[in-house]
Amino acid sequence: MSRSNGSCGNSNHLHLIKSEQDCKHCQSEKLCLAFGLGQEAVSEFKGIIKERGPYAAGDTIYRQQDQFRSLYSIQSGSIKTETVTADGRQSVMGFYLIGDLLGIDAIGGKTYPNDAIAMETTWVCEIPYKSLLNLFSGQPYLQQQFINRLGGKIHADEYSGKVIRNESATRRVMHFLYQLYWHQARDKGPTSRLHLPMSKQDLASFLGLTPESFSRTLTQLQKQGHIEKESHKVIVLLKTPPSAESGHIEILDIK
Amino acid sequence: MSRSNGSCGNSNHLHLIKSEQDCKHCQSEKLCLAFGLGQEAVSEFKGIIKERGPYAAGDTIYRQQDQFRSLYSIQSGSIKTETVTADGRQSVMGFYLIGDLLGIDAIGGKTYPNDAIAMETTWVCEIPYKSLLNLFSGQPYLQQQFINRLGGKIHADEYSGKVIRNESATRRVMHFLYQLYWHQARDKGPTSRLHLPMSKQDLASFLGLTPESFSRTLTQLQKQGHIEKESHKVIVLLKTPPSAESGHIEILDIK
DNA sequence: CGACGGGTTGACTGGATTCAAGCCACGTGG
DNA sequence: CCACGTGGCTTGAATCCAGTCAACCCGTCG
Repeated sequence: MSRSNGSCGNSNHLHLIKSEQDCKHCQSEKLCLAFGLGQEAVSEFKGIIKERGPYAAGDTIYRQQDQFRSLYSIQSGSIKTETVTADGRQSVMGFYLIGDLLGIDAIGGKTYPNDAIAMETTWVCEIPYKSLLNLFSGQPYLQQQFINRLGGKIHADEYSGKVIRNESATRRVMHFLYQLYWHQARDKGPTSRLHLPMSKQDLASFLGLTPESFSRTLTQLQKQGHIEKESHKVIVLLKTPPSAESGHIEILDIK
Repeated sequence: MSRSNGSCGNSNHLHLIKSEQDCKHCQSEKLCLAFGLGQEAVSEFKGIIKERGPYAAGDTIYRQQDQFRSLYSIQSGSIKTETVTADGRQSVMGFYLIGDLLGIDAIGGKTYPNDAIAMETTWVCEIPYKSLLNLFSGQPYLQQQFINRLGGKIHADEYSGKVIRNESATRRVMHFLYQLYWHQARDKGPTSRLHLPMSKQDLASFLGLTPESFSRTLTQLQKQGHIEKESHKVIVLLKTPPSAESGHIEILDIK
């Protein structure tokens, strides 16, 4: 299947860059699990993590059925997870952007439930899961931050399930774009120019659409004046996005 | 809105049955968070929980926007969570059966993201969240069990999202029935007679279908010889369900 | 150059929705 | 007791949105 193996794409992914972690590729300090910890706690945390990269587009971070040992925090770049459907097609399960925590769907199991594949040049921060658990006894705040992440993910997944179940293709797409807008605004400030790191067919798959339907939907949204397809990977929002209170986005003006 | 207020359905739900918890309504010891803990740890755990019930069908356990303070483990009965869609309809977010942990989608937030409503006579075990967190420092095993639950839920949500996105109505329905089969087999042993605690319209909503489509799908499955509608609330599986390795169910013979 | 894959567009099909009517079990009140 | 109303569920006919199949465009790469 597909190409792989950039600088870091081998399956046992043991390519360690530096022994002392300076998080130099990290563009997401504020989104780090360790953010807000005391000096001592942070260095303890840094003691267990390993910076890994660069992964090139198409490289795998882990594969389905690999032993679950680590979580991965995304320092820069972006990653998709995907798995195979009953009829043998690939289905994109999720996109992970800067600051997101990858691999938490493996918690409680022995192996990862899907493949994780870089969508562009990507640096991650590997967090060995057992070591992380060991830190919790001495660091209740870190523990709580972590559990909050899990809760947030559960909430987000349920919510996106709701969107998929109830909304039309157009609204699903706009919903995704708005989410991307707010995510992007969080670390780079608000811009109406949205950079799409993923291919359109991956995005279609994630939204439960065929590539054809997705393409049509985009052109339709453009005709209606909601977006503009600036380039292959860039979409411009032409109207101010609705605010995202508690992650929920209300779309009113689109059918 | 709908009726409410059975014996325990008032919004502040402070109806405490006993001060010393004997878990006497619990049909799910093996599924309890505290299962496998030592004697001392269990009694510490029992010290923070409160048994609540009985809730009658239609009673609310908590409402959207209520302050998040507790999780609820289901001792007996069943609960649905639901919320309102963009166009003002109710959408069922999830079903919670014996042993399931309710309210975890509120973790990390201030309020519950949806309403929780009993679907039949139901007893729950209220677990004050902060107290639970406090136990973790002294009980790493309990902590781990809890975190494993969260991970399992994330995994399950992602997986059911995959089913909703990729599968036809028929397969979605069969998928749900098989899941119910395995869930039921877990505590009551395997039976092909499935008891549906929820109304068909709730089930339809949960599966992303209209009540009409859902009804048609059932009759279609019956004609094809996969199921039999025994009664209002009971469906019989006519073929041996596929096994559920790691929660994933492979449906092969249905279009 | 030609092959290839990602993406777009068109014509057609089909599965699920919509709108409408009817059925059935249940509770209520005369 | 029955008449009646109600809500959950089912069935039918028409509609529509997204899927399917096919052709085509275009940039990339061998």
